[in-house]
Amino acid sequence: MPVSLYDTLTRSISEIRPEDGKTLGFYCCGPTVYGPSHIGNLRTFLLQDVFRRTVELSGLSVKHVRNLTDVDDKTIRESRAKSVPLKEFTRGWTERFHRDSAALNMLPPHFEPAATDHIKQQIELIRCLIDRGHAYASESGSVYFRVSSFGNYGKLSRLKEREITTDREGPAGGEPIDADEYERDSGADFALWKAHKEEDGDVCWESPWGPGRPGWHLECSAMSMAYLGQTFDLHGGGVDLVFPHHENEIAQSEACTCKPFARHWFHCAHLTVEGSKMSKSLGNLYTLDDIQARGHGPMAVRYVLISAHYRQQLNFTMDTLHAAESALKRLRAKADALMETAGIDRDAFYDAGTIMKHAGEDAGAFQPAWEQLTRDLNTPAALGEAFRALGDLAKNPGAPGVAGKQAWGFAKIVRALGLDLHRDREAARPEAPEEIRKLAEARWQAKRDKDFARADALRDQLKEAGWRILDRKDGYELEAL
RNA sequence: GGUGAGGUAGCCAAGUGGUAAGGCCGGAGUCUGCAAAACUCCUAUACGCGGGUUCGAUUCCCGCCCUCACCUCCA
Repeated sequence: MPVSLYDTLTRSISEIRPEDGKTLGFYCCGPTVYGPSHIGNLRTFLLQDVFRRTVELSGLSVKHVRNLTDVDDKTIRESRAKSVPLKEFTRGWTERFHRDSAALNMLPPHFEPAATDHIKQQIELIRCLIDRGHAYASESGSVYFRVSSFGNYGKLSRLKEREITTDREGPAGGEPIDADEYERDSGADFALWKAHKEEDGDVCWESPWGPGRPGWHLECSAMSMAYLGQTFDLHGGGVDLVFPHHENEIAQSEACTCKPFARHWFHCAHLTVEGSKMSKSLGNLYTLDDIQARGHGPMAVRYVLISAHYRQQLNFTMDTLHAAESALKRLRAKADALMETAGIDRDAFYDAGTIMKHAGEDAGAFQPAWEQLTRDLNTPAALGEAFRALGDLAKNPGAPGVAGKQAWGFAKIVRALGLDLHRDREAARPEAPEEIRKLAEARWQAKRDKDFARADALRDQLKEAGWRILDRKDGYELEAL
């Protein structure tokens, strides 16, 4: 079954097929590694991950490339502020990003090229653009792309419709004029190469135009083409990147190759937190660690982030996080039940290879959920259909012979959504402190002695301290509230 | 100011020209010393306002109100 997406370029939903019929070339604009990712960043990567999983389950393979922006104003500024070499600084944040990605159960991309490892390719691209008359070097040694030389400029972001001027009159009030403003032929022209400046410190590479560093947009053009070819299937990122980043990528790339750059564009809406934009001043720029510190598992975060359609602004709240925890618990229990009746063990349920063997089959009761995913990646509808199927199955399990089909159908959906239902339970459970455990032990003893008044009092005491007692047959468990 | 998205039950969130998925919350039952947890079942006369088109609109058109986002290095 073909997978479709809303293509920003054509503003319509279209089937995403690999041009070569087998492997989908998928490039994603990755993080700038100068600090921890917040949940907004992560949502984009997460939906790209769900998309990739869905395509793979549909029977195609994906070549997933996601870059690391490890040189720009921010990385340079922050690393210098900390007196740490750029490479070392960005390595630390890259590791952190990898940790967060793994915690959220994202599949690692097949290639994760860093901008600083591809300076050569970027310089070649600039040279090509200068040769073809699309770029010019300034006296200071910067190189700019001449926007007026590229007729198709603005086709992705619909510049005319959006009335963004390319002469930098911009919004009311105007933007602060850059120091290098005067050396550009037009305000719309953007930097391909930035001549070295005092504040760049030792961050600097040699080039035919003098020492400096690549411009931001350039790295994605150079690396996407290096790994996926001059024309590739799909390019994705957050909506904010439509303009100018992706527009500029198209201009640079197509001006040089005279071939179409990305065939389709996949953009993810931003999220708000408690009803407003995330910002440092509002203090609502949550990182994964922030949320874990509040006692929520990464899988609940994943659930929340895919619980709205990718083109829809998602309002992230602590309430929805609670809702996600509860929903996940139920899904886990349902999964266990399905595995049990079908005689499938947990390892198999999550094993990619095993799931792939069944992925071509009809997903049984979960077929509608699967179809929702293939239709413009409707993750919330897929979740709805999955719950509905689970409910139907509980009422009417059907013939014993079809249990396996149902279980594999569910496994396919769980795999596509990337929900590791069993992970948070074992991991990331805060350990009860010593005094809490003592109280719990005393309460258990009181209960066994049938001193229920004392047992209940202790239970209340624990509750006030933020812990809940879960009585079992032969013991109890503690759970943080 | 311009552009875009959106306003669906207490909260979150799909969707449709023929009166509306799902999750959370809430309620009941089972269980339990009682609870909690878990499981099962149930619930709500929810589609911003005003017009129009239509046999019929939440879904199409127009106007209005409100919210959010974007408007050059921010996923």
